[in-house]
Amino acid sequence: MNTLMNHVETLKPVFHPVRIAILEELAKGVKCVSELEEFLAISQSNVSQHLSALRLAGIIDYFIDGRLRCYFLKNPMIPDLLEILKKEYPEELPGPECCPVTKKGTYHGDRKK
Amino acid sequence: MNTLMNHVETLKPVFHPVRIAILEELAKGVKCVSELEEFLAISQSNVSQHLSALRLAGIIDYFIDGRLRCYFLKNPMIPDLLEILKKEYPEELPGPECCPVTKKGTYHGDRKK
DNA sequence: CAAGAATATTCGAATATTCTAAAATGCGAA
DNA sequence: TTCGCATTTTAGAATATTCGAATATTCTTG
Repeated sequence: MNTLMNHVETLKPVFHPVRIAILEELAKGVKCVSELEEFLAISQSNVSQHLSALRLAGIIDYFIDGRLRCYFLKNPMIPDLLEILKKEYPEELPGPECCPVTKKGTYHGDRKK
Repeated sequence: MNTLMNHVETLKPVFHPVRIAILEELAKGVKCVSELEEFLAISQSNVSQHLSALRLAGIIDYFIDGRLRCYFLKNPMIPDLLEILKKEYPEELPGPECCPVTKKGTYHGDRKK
């Protein structure tokens, strides 16, 4: 049940610009390889390699339709992840209470002085 | 304002077990390096290297308190990301309408037959 | 100032990732 | 069958990441 670190392993290969672009497309619906190739501006073999990596991680899957390979999203974290990536965030989180940022004091931990 | 790919670049270095563990700790509050070192079971220099990488990416920052470096979360995506990583998800997203999974038909795209 | 604590930096080896080019596979049509 | 399309696989070079070991830095206290 160490689900957190499993999720980390799973998502690690998705943090690549091309792979994110692929996932964004697939979030809109099923796409076959040559459609993705058109959309992305990279070689077909490279597209295939990225798809393969994503599939190995269980992020996507495909079904075969004639000579087409139709890829679709499989991992349920992906839509949530894409949402975060597209969201607007403030520059920074508010600083901690006890720090120069807020001028409110010094560290409260238990290290030696 | 292609904020999406910037976010991808930013988050790329966080997908490492040790770094996630660090971020989980920092999500609870400010921590200094030796506290993190205790918690994680790795060398001080390695902790420091991970902290440095996270800081370079703008994920965390620190303030100095005597000889302690007190690290804290800075990037506002992190809490949302940790939430996803800790969430329970169903095994798979529902398959697409037009595929063997749902037995509902074949690909609707416009590739050659 | 010297010593020690807390932390950072540098270097190098091991490993992993990514891309290009080339060759291989599988399917459908003629 | 044979051909051509859609896609994958393989191989290898270029690059990036990660980690341990050694060393350096910075601050505090005596």
